[in-house]
Amino acid sequence: MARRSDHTREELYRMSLDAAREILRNQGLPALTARSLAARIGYSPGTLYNLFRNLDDLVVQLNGETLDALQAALDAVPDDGDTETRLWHLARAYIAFTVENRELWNVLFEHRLPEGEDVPDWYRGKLARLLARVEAALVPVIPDDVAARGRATRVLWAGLHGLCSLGQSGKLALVAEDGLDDLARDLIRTYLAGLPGH
Amino acid sequence: MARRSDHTREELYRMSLDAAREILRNQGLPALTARSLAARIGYSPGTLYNLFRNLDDLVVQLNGETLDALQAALDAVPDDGDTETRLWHLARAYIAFTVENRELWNVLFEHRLPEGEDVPDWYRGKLARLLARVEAALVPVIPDDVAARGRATRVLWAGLHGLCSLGQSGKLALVAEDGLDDLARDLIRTYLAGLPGH
DNA sequence: ACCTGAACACCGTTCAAGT
DNA sequence: ACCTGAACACCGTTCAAGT
Repeated sequence: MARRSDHTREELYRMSLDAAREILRNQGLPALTARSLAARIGYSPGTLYNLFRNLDDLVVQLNGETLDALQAALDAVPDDGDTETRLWHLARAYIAFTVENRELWNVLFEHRLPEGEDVPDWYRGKLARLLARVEAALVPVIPDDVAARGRATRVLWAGLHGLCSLGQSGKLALVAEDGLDDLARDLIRTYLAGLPGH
Repeated sequence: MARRSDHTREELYRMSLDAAREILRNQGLPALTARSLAARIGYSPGTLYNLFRNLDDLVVQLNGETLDALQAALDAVPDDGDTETRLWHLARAYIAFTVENRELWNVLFEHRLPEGEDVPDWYRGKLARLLARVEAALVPVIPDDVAARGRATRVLWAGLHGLCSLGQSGKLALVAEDGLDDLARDLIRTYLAGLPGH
């Protein structure tokens, strides 16, 4: 058998990531196998290893695109109102993203690389850019102390992450369904109120 | 072949969970297979299915014991000092637990049951008991409003979880190694300072 | 009643063979 | 140069056969 060149390398790459996303959305992570993915794009499993180092690499690439989509969702949030309002809008957009893209978001944070491997640099860059979006909203309330602003950014980001993570997996003993929104609002409001400049 | 009755059912159950814990500690989740586990306890894979419904069930049972160990770690924290000190000691114990039992803690929160299945009731009970430990420390600062105290408990718990989760997987762009402690302290201090009763 | 081990239907990954 | 599909070394789980 042989080269078919029905598609360019770039097209195959796109088809693979798009197919992977669809499988994740509809059937979850366990259904994402080399064979199911290959079948979906109409090629053999071996072809995937021409495009990606292995399945882990494919998931890392997919996570990169998920981070881009999350960034876009946060960038679509209007930058008006006071700090609490701006942070709240960001949080609401984040929560909405995790609900609408549940599987993708889970894979984003649950996927761990094999022992030795490290998160690639471009991946870290995307994370930093997301954090920067939150940090920007904190400038008015923490204008000078860069270290303190960095801490506040990470605390709020990790707090929101923890709420969504535990909330979605049913490990937070939430009372209502929209309890997540209430808790995120509580976190933002109370934390901001506790900052040194009151 | 046949019954050996070298061990009682209860002994086999214990041996299985202990062996699973050792495999997790030393080789991580991917190494925890029915065959490796069976070999470690000196029985055949089929025997595991006499003790557990399947591997998922085994992990859930193991997670139950991990929750117990976490509870014990938190219960060992002295209950003195003001609220901030008490919460800080709890947080430090929690962080220490996640560092010393990294794999076990990861499995605790990363393991997801298949689509239809739900977290068992006894599991929810253990989670509630952990939350209660945190909530108790908050009584002095939120003595009356039970709903608000419940929110504060969950926000702090989820915040700490998020910090440890992102911190350990290198997805928080931490500056130093002990940055986690600083962030946890920041969360507790600032959040408490922002509570209505100042 | 318990335990075995072969069997089934899968995996991820590699690579000789083909065009 | 690219793609295939068989092959290898694994999985989780079941179950007839044995004591």
